[in-house]
Amino acid sequence: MVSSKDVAKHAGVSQTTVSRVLNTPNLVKKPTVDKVMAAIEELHYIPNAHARSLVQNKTNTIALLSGPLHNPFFVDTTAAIVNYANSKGYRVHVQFVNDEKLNEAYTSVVENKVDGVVMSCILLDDPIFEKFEKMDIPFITYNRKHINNKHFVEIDNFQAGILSARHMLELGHKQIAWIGGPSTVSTFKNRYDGFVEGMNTQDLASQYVIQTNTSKQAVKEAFEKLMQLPTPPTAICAATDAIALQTIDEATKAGYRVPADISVVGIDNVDLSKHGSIELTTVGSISEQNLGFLAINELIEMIENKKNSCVKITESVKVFNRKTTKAYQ
Amino acid sequence: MVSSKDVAKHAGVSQTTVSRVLNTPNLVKKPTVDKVMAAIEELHYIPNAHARSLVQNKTNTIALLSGPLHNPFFVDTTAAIVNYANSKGYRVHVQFVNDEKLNEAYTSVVENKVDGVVMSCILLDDPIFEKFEKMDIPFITYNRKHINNKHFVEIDNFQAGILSARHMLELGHKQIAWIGGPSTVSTFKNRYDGFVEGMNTQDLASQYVIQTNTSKQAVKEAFEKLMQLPTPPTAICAATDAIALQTIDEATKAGYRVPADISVVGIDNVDLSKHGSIELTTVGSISEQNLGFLAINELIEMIENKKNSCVKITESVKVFNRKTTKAYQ
DNA sequence: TGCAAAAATGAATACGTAACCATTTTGAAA
DNA sequence: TTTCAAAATGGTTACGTATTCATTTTTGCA
Repeated sequence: MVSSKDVAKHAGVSQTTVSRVLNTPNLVKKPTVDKVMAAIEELHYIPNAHARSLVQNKTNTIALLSGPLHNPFFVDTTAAIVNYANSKGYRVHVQFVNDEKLNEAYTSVVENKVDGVVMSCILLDDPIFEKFEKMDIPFITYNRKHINNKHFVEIDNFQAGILSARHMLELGHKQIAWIGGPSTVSTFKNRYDGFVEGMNTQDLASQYVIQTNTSKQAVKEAFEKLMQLPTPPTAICAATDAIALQTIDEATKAGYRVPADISVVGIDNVDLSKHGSIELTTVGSISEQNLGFLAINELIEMIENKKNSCVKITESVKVFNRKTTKAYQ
Repeated sequence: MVSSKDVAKHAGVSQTTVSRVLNTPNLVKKPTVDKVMAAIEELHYIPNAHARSLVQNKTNTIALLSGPLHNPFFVDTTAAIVNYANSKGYRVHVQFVNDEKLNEAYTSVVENKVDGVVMSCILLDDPIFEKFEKMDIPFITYNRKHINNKHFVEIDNFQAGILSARHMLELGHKQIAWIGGPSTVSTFKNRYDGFVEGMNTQDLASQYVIQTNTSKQAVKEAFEKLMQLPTPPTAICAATDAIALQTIDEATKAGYRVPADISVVGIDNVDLSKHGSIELTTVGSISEQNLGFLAINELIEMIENKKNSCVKITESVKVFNRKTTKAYQ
């Protein structure tokens, strides 16, 4: 492999000068720059990023610890994060992490001395949070947050839960179900709390509330359980668009029509929800930019300006009224 | 930052021994191992991957140059590639590349001395191919290929085009349109050639054939152009599921019903096509595993076993008959 | 023309690890 | 015990770059 020493020899200068040509060319005489650049071209020299990282203690690399891509929310955010980071000159280590594997992800992050971490997959009181905090590397969470988080970007999950419930109530539904996820996750906890707040007490029944692990299988079972009830729900509030879409998939395949037989509303307003074949009614951020984009923006700001102040962004939400809910009759 | 020298000092051994404890512990006496491990624990030492890469000339990193995630095909393949690579101990640099930015991607790959490259975004006769080839790093393409490719994984695109055309013919359609992409891309070229092969000459009319750049806007315009024809098509064969889904989205929003008013078939059989609200009829691989998975498997094989023989995998295809096509009447 | 200041260049070193080679310690056979 | 091979450990170096400090060359001005 061709190194800066090879270039130096070829151009008849020192390795130091080669380095200067690439980093501080204004300190080098024009003819020397030309000589060196010619050698670089000729030898197809490209600097070794690892050697540079070693001496500069800066890698131009960001770690993205995302949720799984079968959740369309993470499709949107991953695309936004990777593209923005790349446009700013950062490479992105992507991992699709489940809660158990967070420790491996942590090791990988430290080993590779990334300049920053943007992550979603963390529990409200995950003990690993402290390790990330102590790393002394800028990091930010999006969507989910930890109780002690100083840097996060989220939507107003509590309000989203309220709007979800109210939407169904306003449509005249009485049997309104909730399919959510574990309350160890900030998103699910706050959205559910909002849902409870938004419901009328007489309409809120425990048999209509199901906490799943958000897997395809679990959502399927949740839906079946609900529909086997003596008086099955006429409306389902899903904690996320991913759950809503799973639910609609199951419902459709079980012969129900959405929204004729059952109304479904999600939360997140993922891109896919706008598709003409889906037209998912959902609650989502008022802002055009997705949470991943906001998070990577803040993270790069933190990295480059070394600012250490808290970043706590909570986006306002509204209902996007599309075609998976209708009035109860 | 805590280095192996710090650990060595703390444990009262040499740095060499610390390195051995981590890499070849069987060469170290048990009590010494324990002493060193204790020091590692105590200091929270994690080796610096860049320093290791520098001396070993191996980074345990793979570069993924994928197409954009708004194409569901790349959602499936990205998930498969990242997850499998991680499970094998490789980190993955992800980039969503368009054809113009391939040069930047190349530089990034060389700078970072990745162990291998898995990519989709290449043109049939892209001159950059030679540079990748000369890199002397294992690399493999999936989906698309270059004319000189020695390592690729694809579906039988020609046969897919044939099956797509035949499917519509068998349903009795006469006005059958093609919405594809630029023929500078192997996938589009071969699928279109297959489509032509599968059609009856009297049913193949040039006004029904449109090459787009596969952008949302371009597909929209293509669909509108087709439907403004004196005798608009009753069936559309889309070169990819992404185009098919875009087409259906446009059609739905323009007031057409699919398949009642117009039949649409895709190619790729992406996961999303199975969704109950979509049920896209499509042509796809007989095998369960997606192309990304096959590619990353082969790539890691190439990296670890240094095998250099050609890998040219072309998966057989079949029609997945779902609900976006129906008989012409 | 001479001289100081500025500009340009080079030599040596550090970053943190693995690997190579040298040295010491151990243990088993004679 | 003595001997010697095997096991265990340590000292030194290389990887490729940026940086620090030293040296040489050039420039501007008296």
